Amino acid sequence: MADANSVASPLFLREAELRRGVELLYFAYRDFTKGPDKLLEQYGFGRAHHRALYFIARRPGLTVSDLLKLLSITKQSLSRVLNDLQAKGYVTSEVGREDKRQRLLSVTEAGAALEREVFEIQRERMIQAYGQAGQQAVTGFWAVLLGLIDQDQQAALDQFIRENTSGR
Amino acid sequence: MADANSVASPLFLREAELRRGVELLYFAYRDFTKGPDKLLEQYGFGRAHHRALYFIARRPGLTVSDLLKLLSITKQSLSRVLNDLQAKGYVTSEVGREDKRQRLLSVTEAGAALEREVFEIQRERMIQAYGQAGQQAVTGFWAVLLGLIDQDQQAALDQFIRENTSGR
DNA sequence: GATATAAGTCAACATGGCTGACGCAAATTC
DNA sequence: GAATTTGCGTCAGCCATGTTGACTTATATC
Repeated sequence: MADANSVASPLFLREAELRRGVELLYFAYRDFTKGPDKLLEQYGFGRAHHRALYFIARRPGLTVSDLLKLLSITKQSLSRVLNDLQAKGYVTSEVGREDKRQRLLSVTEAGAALEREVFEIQRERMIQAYGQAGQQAVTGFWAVLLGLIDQDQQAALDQFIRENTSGR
Repeated sequence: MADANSVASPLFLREAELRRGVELLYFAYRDFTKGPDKLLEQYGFGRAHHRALYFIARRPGLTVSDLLKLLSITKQSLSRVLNDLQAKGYVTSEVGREDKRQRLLSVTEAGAALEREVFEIQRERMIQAYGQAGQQAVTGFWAVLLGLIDQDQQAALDQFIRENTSGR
Protein backbone atom coordinates (compact mmCIF):
# COMPACT_ATOMS: atom_id res chain seq x y z
CA MET A 1 0.00 0.00 0.00
CA ALA A 2 2.57 2.55 0.98
CA ASP A 3 5.40 0.99 -0.95
CA ALA A 4 7.40 3.11 -3.32
CA ASN A 5 5.84 1.82 -6.51
CA SER A 6 2.25 2.49 -5.71
CA VAL A 7 2.73 6.17 -5.07
CA ALA A 8 3.14 8.45 -8.05
CA SER A 9 6.41 10.29 -7.99
CA PRO A 10 6.60 14.03 -8.61
CA LEU A 11 7.59 13.03 -12.13
CA PHE A 12 4.23 11.43 -12.55
CA LEU A 13 3.93 12.38 -16.20
CA ARG A 14 6.83 10.21 -17.26
CA GLU A 15 6.29 7.36 -19.66
CA ALA A 16 6.53 4.69 -16.97
CA GLU A 17 3.70 6.26 -15.01
CA LEU A 18 1.56 6.62 -18.09
CA ARG A 19 2.12 3.00 -19.06
CA ARG A 20 1.23 1.92 -15.58
CA GLY A 21 -2.10 3.66 -15.99
CA VAL A 22 -2.71 2.08 -19.39
CA GLU A 23 -1.96 -1.37 -18.07
CA LEU A 24 -3.86 -1.16 -14.82
CA LEU A 25 -6.87 0.22 -16.66
CA TYR A 26 -6.83 -2.69 -19.06
CA PHE A 27 -6.49 -5.39 -16.40
CA ALA A 28 -8.94 -3.79 -14.01
CA TYR A 29 -11.62 -3.36 -16.65
CA ARG A 30 -11.17 -6.90 -17.87
CA ASP A 31 -11.36 -8.46 -14.44
CA PHE A 32 -14.16 -6.22 -13.28
CA THR A 33 -16.45 -7.35 -16.07
CA LYS A 34 -15.68 -11.03 -15.66
CA GLY A 35 -18.04 -11.66 -12.76
CA PRO A 36 -21.05 -9.94 -14.30
CA ASP A 37 -20.45 -11.71 -17.61
CA LYS A 38 -20.59 -15.06 -15.92
CA LEU A 39 -23.86 -14.33 -14.17
CA LEU A 40 -25.47 -12.81 -17.23
CA GLU A 41 -24.61 -15.90 -19.22
CA GLN A 42 -26.97 -17.90 -17.02
CA TYR A 43 -29.76 -15.66 -18.21
CA GLY A 44 -28.74 -15.94 -21.84
CA PHE A 45 -27.50 -12.37 -21.87
CA GLY A 46 -24.18 -10.70 -22.57
CA ARG A 47 -22.60 -7.50 -21.40
CA ALA A 48 -24.34 -5.52 -24.10
CA HIS A 49 -27.68 -6.51 -22.60
CA HIS A 50 -26.46 -5.51 -19.21
CA ARG A 51 -25.40 -2.04 -20.30
CA ALA A 52 -28.84 -1.31 -21.66
CA LEU A 53 -30.53 -2.79 -18.61
CA TYR A 54 -28.23 -0.88 -16.31
CA PHE A 55 -28.93 2.55 -17.74
CA ILE A 56 -32.64 1.93 -18.13
CA ALA A 57 -32.76 0.93 -14.48
CA ARG A 58 -30.82 4.07 -13.61
CA ARG A 59 -32.97 6.38 -15.70
CA PRO A 60 -36.52 5.04 -16.00
CA GLY A 61 -38.38 6.74 -18.82
CA LEU A 62 -35.21 7.13 -20.86
CA THR A 63 -35.92 7.31 -24.58
CA VAL A 64 -34.31 5.09 -27.15
CA SER A 65 -32.34 7.96 -28.62
CA ASP A 66 -31.10 9.02 -25.18
CA LEU A 67 -29.83 5.52 -24.62
CA LEU A 68 -28.21 5.47 -28.03
CA LYS A 69 -26.30 8.65 -27.25
CA LEU A 70 -25.28 7.36 -23.86
CA LEU A 71 -23.96 4.07 -25.18
CA SER A 72 -22.57 5.43 -28.45
CA ILE A 73 -23.66 2.45 -30.49
CA THR A 74 -25.89 2.14 -33.53
CA LYS A 75 -29.61 1.63 -33.22
CA GLN A 76 -29.24 -1.74 -34.91
CA SER A 77 -26.90 -2.93 -32.20
CA LEU A 78 -29.13 -1.57 -29.48
CA SER A 79 -32.32 -2.96 -30.95
CA ARG A 80 -30.88 -6.44 -30.87
CA VAL A 81 -30.34 -6.41 -27.14
CA LEU A 82 -33.45 -4.39 -26.44
CA ASN A 83 -35.56 -6.92 -28.28
CA ASP A 84 -34.04 -9.73 -26.25
CA LEU A 85 -34.62 -7.90 -23.00
CA GLN A 86 -38.22 -7.10 -23.88
CA ALA A 87 -38.97 -10.59 -25.19
CA LYS A 88 -37.77 -12.10 -21.95
CA GLY A 89 -39.71 -9.60 -19.87
CA TYR A 90 -36.92 -7.56 -18.32
CA VAL A 91 -37.68 -4.27 -20.03
CA THR A 92 -40.85 -2.56 -21.21
CA SER A 93 -41.46 0.47 -23.35
CA GLU A 94 -44.36 2.84 -23.55
CA VAL A 95 -45.31 5.52 -26.03
CA GLY A 96 -44.07 8.97 -25.11
CA ARG A 97 -46.66 11.29 -23.60
CA GLU A 98 -45.59 14.54 -25.23
CA ASP A 99 -43.95 13.07 -28.30
CA LYS A 100 -45.71 9.92 -29.38
CA ARG A 101 -42.84 8.87 -31.63
CA GLN A 102 -40.65 8.29 -28.64
CA ARG A 103 -40.49 5.09 -26.65
CA LEU A 104 -39.95 5.51 -22.94
CA LEU A 105 -38.01 2.59 -21.57
CA SER A 106 -38.22 1.11 -18.11
CA VAL A 107 -37.33 -2.10 -16.36
CA THR A 108 -39.89 -4.61 -15.15
CA GLU A 109 -39.68 -6.08 -11.66
CA ALA A 110 -37.65 -8.93 -13.06
CA GLY A 111 -35.42 -6.41 -14.79
CA ALA A 112 -34.86 -4.47 -11.60
CA ALA A 113 -34.07 -7.71 -9.79
CA LEU A 114 -31.55 -8.79 -12.41
CA GLU A 115 -29.86 -5.41 -12.41
CA ARG A 116 -29.62 -5.65 -8.62
CA GLU A 117 -28.15 -9.10 -8.83
CA VAL A 118 -25.46 -8.02 -11.27
CA PHE A 119 -24.78 -4.89 -9.30
CA GLU A 120 -24.24 -6.97 -6.21
CA ILE A 121 -21.27 -8.58 -7.91
CA GLN A 122 -19.92 -5.24 -9.09
CA ARG A 123 -20.54 -3.83 -5.64
CA GLU A 124 -18.50 -6.47 -3.88
CA ARG A 125 -15.47 -5.91 -6.01
CA MET A 126 -15.74 -2.15 -6.11
CA ILE A 127 -16.25 -1.87 -2.37
CA GLN A 128 -13.22 -4.01 -1.75
CA ALA A 129 -11.12 -1.83 -4.03
CA TYR A 130 -12.49 1.41 -2.57
CA GLY A 131 -12.07 0.15 0.96
CA GLN A 132 -8.48 -0.87 0.65
CA ALA A 133 -7.55 2.24 -1.31
CA GLY A 134 -9.32 4.74 0.91
CA GLN A 135 -11.58 7.72 0.46
CA GLN A 136 -8.94 10.04 -0.92
CA ALA A 137 -7.88 7.48 -3.48
CA VAL A 138 -11.46 7.18 -4.67
CA THR A 139 -11.56 10.91 -5.34
CA GLY A 140 -8.41 10.55 -7.41
CA PHE A 141 -9.79 7.52 -9.21
CA TRP A 142 -12.81 9.51 -10.31
CA ALA A 143 -10.77 12.54 -11.30
CA VAL A 144 -8.49 10.61 -13.63
CA LEU A 145 -11.30 8.58 -15.17
CA LEU A 146 -13.24 11.75 -15.79
CA GLY A 147 -10.26 13.18 -17.63
CA LEU A 148 -10.12 10.13 -19.86
CA ILE A 149 -13.69 10.59 -21.08
CA ASP A 150 -14.34 12.42 -24.34
CA GLN A 151 -15.19 16.00 -23.55
CA ASP A 152 -17.65 16.30 -26.39
CA GLN A 153 -19.36 13.16 -25.17
CA GLN A 154 -19.74 14.37 -21.64
CA ALA A 155 -22.92 16.26 -22.46
CA ALA A 156 -24.74 12.97 -22.93
CA LEU A 157 -23.59 11.68 -19.57
CA ASP A 158 -23.68 14.86 -17.61
CA GLN A 159 -26.38 13.56 -15.33
CA PHE A 160 -24.23 10.63 -14.40
CA ILE A 161 -20.84 12.13 -14.06
CA ARG A 162 -21.97 15.24 -12.24
CA GLU A 163 -25.24 14.82 -10.38
CA ASN A 164 -24.59 11.28 -9.34
CA THR A 165 -22.92 11.64 -6.04
CA SER A 166 -24.66 14.75 -4.84
CA GLY A 167 -26.29 12.78 -2.06
CA ARG A 168 -26.41 13.98 1.54
CA MET B 1 -12.19 20.04 -9.75
CA ALA B 2 -13.03 20.97 -6.21
CA ASP B 3 -16.80 20.89 -6.64
CA ALA B 4 -18.83 18.84 -4.22
CA ASN B 5 -19.57 15.96 -6.57
CA SER B 6 -16.08 15.13 -7.58
CA VAL B 7 -14.83 14.57 -4.06
CA ALA B 8 -15.74 11.32 -2.35
CA SER B 9 -17.68 11.93 0.83
CA PRO B 10 -16.78 10.15 4.06
CA LEU B 11 -19.62 7.81 3.16
CA PHE B 12 -17.71 6.77 0.11
CA LEU B 13 -18.86 3.17 0.22
CA ARG B 14 -22.49 4.05 -0.42
CA GLU B 15 -24.23 2.76 -3.50
CA ALA B 16 -24.09 6.12 -5.29
CA GLU B 17 -20.32 6.25 -4.98
CA LEU B 18 -19.95 2.69 -6.16
CA ARG B 19 -22.16 3.31 -9.18
CA ARG B 20 -20.18 6.39 -10.02
CA GLY B 21 -17.08 4.22 -10.17
CA VAL B 22 -18.79 1.61 -12.34
CA GLU B 23 -20.00 4.22 -14.77
CA LEU B 24 -16.84 6.27 -15.01
CA LEU B 25 -14.82 3.12 -15.52
CA TYR B 26 -17.04 2.07 -18.40
CA PHE B 27 -17.02 5.43 -20.16
CA ALA B 28 -13.33 6.06 -19.60
CA TYR B 29 -12.29 2.66 -20.90
CA ARG B 30 -14.51 2.99 -23.92
CA ASP B 31 -13.28 6.45 -24.86
CA PHE B 32 -9.68 5.66 -24.09
CA THR B 33 -9.59 2.79 -26.56
CA LYS B 34 -11.32 4.71 -29.34
CA GLY B 35 -8.28 6.59 -30.59
CA PRO B 36 -5.98 3.56 -30.75
CA ASP B 37 -8.69 1.53 -32.47
CA LYS B 38 -8.98 4.09 -35.20
CA LEU B 39 -5.26 4.18 -35.88
CA LEU B 40 -4.89 0.42 -35.79
CA GLU B 41 -7.64 0.08 -38.35
CA GLN B 42 -5.43 1.82 -40.87
CA TYR B 43 -2.93 -0.99 -40.46
CA GLY B 44 -5.59 -3.67 -40.75
CA PHE B 45 -5.32 -4.49 -37.07
CA GLY B 46 -7.71 -4.47 -34.13
CA ARG B 47 -7.25 -3.99 -30.43
CA ALA B 48 -6.43 -7.66 -29.95
CA HIS B 49 -3.42 -7.23 -32.19
CA HIS B 50 -2.40 -4.19 -30.25
CA ARG B 51 -2.53 -5.95 -26.90
CA ALA B 52 -0.17 -8.63 -28.11
CA LEU B 53 2.12 -6.08 -29.74
CA TYR B 54 2.06 -3.91 -26.65
CA PHE B 55 3.18 -6.59 -24.23
CA ILE B 56 5.73 -8.06 -26.59
CA ALA B 57 7.23 -4.60 -26.97
CA ARG B 58 7.23 -4.23 -23.21
CA ARG B 59 8.78 -7.61 -22.53
CA PRO B 60 10.97 -8.70 -25.43
CA GLY B 61 11.71 -12.39 -25.28
CA LEU B 62 8.35 -13.15 -23.74
CA THR B 63 7.20 -16.69 -24.45
CA VAL B 64 3.87 -17.56 -25.99
CA SER B 65 2.64 -19.13 -22.79
CA ASP B 66 3.67 -16.08 -20.76
CA LEU B 67 1.67 -13.92 -23.11
CA LEU B 68 -1.29 -16.27 -22.87
CA LYS B 69 -1.29 -16.01 -19.10
CA LEU B 70 -0.95 -12.26 -19.23
CA LEU B 71 -3.82 -11.77 -21.63
CA SER B 72 -6.02 -14.56 -20.28
CA ILE B 73 -7.20 -15.67 -23.68
CA THR B 74 -6.98 -19.00 -25.46
CA LYS B 75 -4.03 -19.90 -27.60
CA GLN B 76 -6.34 -20.10 -30.61
CA SER B 77 -7.35 -16.48 -30.14
CA LEU B 78 -3.77 -15.41 -29.62
CA SER B 79 -2.43 -17.37 -32.55
CA ARG B 80 -4.78 -15.57 -34.89
CA VAL B 81 -3.43 -12.15 -34.04
CA LEU B 82 0.14 -13.37 -33.67
CA ASN B 83 0.04 -14.85 -37.16
CA ASP B 84 -1.24 -11.57 -38.55
CA LEU B 85 1.46 -9.60 -36.76
CA GLN B 86 4.20 -11.93 -37.92
CA ALA B 87 2.91 -12.13 -41.49
CA LYS B 88 2.97 -8.36 -41.75
CA GLY B 89 6.41 -8.13 -40.20
CA TYR B 90 5.67 -6.49 -36.87
CA VAL B 91 6.63 -9.39 -34.64
CA THR B 92 9.21 -12.13 -34.85
CA SER B 93 9.77 -15.26 -32.83
CA GLU B 94 12.85 -17.31 -32.19
CA VAL B 95 13.38 -20.71 -30.70
CA GLY B 96 14.08 -20.66 -26.98
CA ARG B 97 17.70 -21.07 -25.99
CA GLU B 98 17.25 -23.22 -22.90
CA ASP B 99 13.95 -24.79 -23.84
CA LYS B 100 13.68 -25.28 -27.57
CA ARG B 101 9.95 -25.84 -27.41
CA GLN B 102 9.42 -22.26 -26.45
CA ARG B 103 9.09 -19.39 -28.86
CA LEU B 104 10.57 -16.12 -27.71
CA LEU B 105 8.62 -13.21 -29.09
CA SER B 106 9.92 -9.79 -29.95
CA VAL B 107 8.89 -6.85 -32.05
CA THR B 108 10.61 -5.84 -35.27
CA GLU B 109 11.58 -2.25 -35.94
CA ALA B 110 8.25 -1.73 -37.64
CA GLY B 111 6.55 -3.29 -34.64
CA ALA B 112 8.32 -1.00 -32.22
CA ALA B 113 7.40 1.97 -34.40
CA LEU B 114 3.74 0.98 -34.50
CA GLU B 115 3.61 0.44 -30.76
CA ARG B 116 5.13 3.88 -30.31
CA GLU B 117 2.62 5.43 -32.63
CA VAL B 118 -0.32 3.92 -30.76
CA PHE B 119 1.21 4.79 -27.43
CA GLU B 120 1.52 8.39 -28.52
CA ILE B 121 -2.27 8.54 -28.74
CA GLN B 122 -2.70 6.85 -25.38
CA ARG B 123 -0.07 9.12 -23.96
CA GLU B 124 -1.80 12.30 -25.00
CA ARG B 125 -5.06 11.36 -23.38
CA MET B 126 -3.53 9.88 -20.27
CA ILE B 127 -1.23 12.82 -19.72
CA GLN B 128 -4.11 15.21 -20.04
CA ALA B 129 -6.11 13.23 -17.48
CA TYR B 130 -3.16 12.88 -15.11
CA GLY B 131 -2.25 16.51 -15.46
CA GLN B 132 -5.65 17.90 -14.70
CA ALA B 133 -6.23 15.46 -11.85
CA GLY B 134 -2.85 15.88 -10.19
CA GLN B 135 -0.17 13.65 -8.77
CA GLN B 136 -2.10 12.59 -5.70
CA ALA B 137 -5.11 11.64 -7.78
CA VAL B 138 -2.92 9.42 -9.92
CA THR B 139 -1.81 7.52 -6.84
CA GLY B 140 -5.47 6.98 -5.95
CA PHE B 141 -6.29 5.98 -9.51
CA TRP B 142 -3.69 3.24 -9.39
CA ALA B 143 -4.70 2.07 -5.94
CA VAL B 144 -8.33 1.55 -6.87
CA LEU B 145 -7.55 -0.10 -10.20
CA LEU B 146 -5.15 -2.43 -8.47
CA GLY B 147 -7.89 -3.45 -6.08
CA LEU B 148 -10.17 -4.27 -8.99
CA ILE B 149 -7.74 -6.76 -10.48
CA ASP B 150 -8.09 -10.46 -9.68
CA GLN B 151 -5.73 -11.32 -6.86
CA ASP B 152 -5.01 -14.79 -8.19
CA GLN B 153 -4.21 -13.27 -11.56
CA GLN B 154 -1.78 -10.75 -10.17
CA ALA B 155 1.05 -13.27 -10.17
CA ALA B 156 1.08 -13.19 -13.97
CA LEU B 157 1.31 -9.41 -14.05
CA ASP B 158 3.45 -8.85 -11.04
CA GLN B 159 6.25 -7.40 -13.12
CA PHE B 160 3.89 -4.82 -14.50
CA ILE B 161 1.88 -3.83 -11.53
CA ARG B 162 4.77 -3.71 -9.10
CA GLU B 163 8.14 -3.17 -10.74
CA ASN B 164 6.86 -0.86 -13.37
CA THR B 165 7.23 2.49 -11.77
CA SER B 166 10.26 1.79 -9.67
CA GLY B 167 12.29 4.10 -11.85
CA ARG B 168 14.49 6.86 -10.38
C1' DG C 1 10.73 -45.46 -23.23
C1' DA C 2 6.61 -43.26 -21.48
C1' DT C 3 4.59 -39.10 -20.36
C1' DA C 4 4.10 -34.20 -20.01
C1' DT C 5 4.63 -29.69 -21.90
C1' DA C 6 4.99 -25.76 -25.48
C1' DA C 7 3.32 -24.52 -29.57
C1' DG C 8 0.49 -24.73 -33.62
C1' DT C 9 -3.64 -25.88 -36.50
C1' DC C 10 -8.43 -26.87 -38.28
C1' DA C 11 -13.27 -26.23 -37.72
C1' DA C 12 -17.33 -24.43 -35.83
C1' DC C 13 -19.78 -21.23 -33.04
C1' DA C 14 -21.32 -16.87 -30.10
C1' DT C 15 -21.26 -12.05 -29.12
C1' DG C 16 -21.51 -7.50 -30.23
C1' DG C 17 -19.97 -4.07 -32.96
C1' DC C 18 -20.68 -2.09 -37.97
C1' DT C 19 -22.87 -0.43 -42.79
C1' DG C 20 -26.63 0.07 -46.02
C1' DA C 21 -31.30 0.13 -47.33
C1' DC C 22 -35.92 0.49 -46.21
C1' DG C 23 -40.75 1.45 -43.86
C1' DC C 24 -43.90 3.90 -40.89
C1' DA C 25 -45.98 7.17 -37.85
C1' DA C 26 -45.76 11.49 -35.65
C1' DA C 27 -43.98 16.13 -35.41
C1' DT C 28 -42.50 20.18 -37.61
C1' DT C 29 -41.95 23.43 -41.33
C1' DC C 30 -43.19 25.73 -45.47
C1' DG D 1 -52.62 21.02 -46.09
C1' DA D 2 -48.50 19.21 -48.20
C1' DA D 3 -43.72 18.35 -47.71
C1' DT D 4 -39.98 17.33 -44.82
C1' DT D 5 -37.77 15.82 -40.71
C1' DT D 6 -37.43 12.96 -36.76
C1' DG D 7 -37.83 8.72 -33.77
C1' DC D 8 -38.05 4.13 -34.07
C1' DG D 9 -37.90 -0.43 -36.06
C1' DT D 10 -36.26 -4.04 -39.25
C1' DC D 11 -33.84 -7.02 -42.77
C1' DA D 12 -29.48 -8.56 -44.41
C1' DG D 13 -24.73 -9.12 -44.35
C1' DC D 14 -19.99 -8.22 -42.67
C1' DC D 15 -16.06 -8.04 -39.26
C1' DA D 16 -13.36 -8.64 -34.92
C1' DT D 17 -12.54 -11.30 -31.18
C1' DG D 18 -13.66 -14.35 -27.97
C1' DT D 19 -14.94 -19.53 -27.13
C1' DT D 20 -14.73 -25.15 -27.34
C1' DG D 21 -13.00 -29.43 -29.06
C1' DA D 22 -9.93 -32.37 -31.45
C1' DC D 23 -5.41 -33.39 -33.09
C1' DT D 24 -0.22 -32.88 -34.48
C1' DT D 25 4.66 -32.13 -33.69
C1' DA D 26 8.78 -31.34 -31.23
C1' DT D 27 11.15 -31.23 -27.06
C1' DA D 28 11.78 -32.03 -22.01
C1' DT D 29 11.35 -34.66 -18.14
C1' DC D 30 10.48 -38.76 -15.28
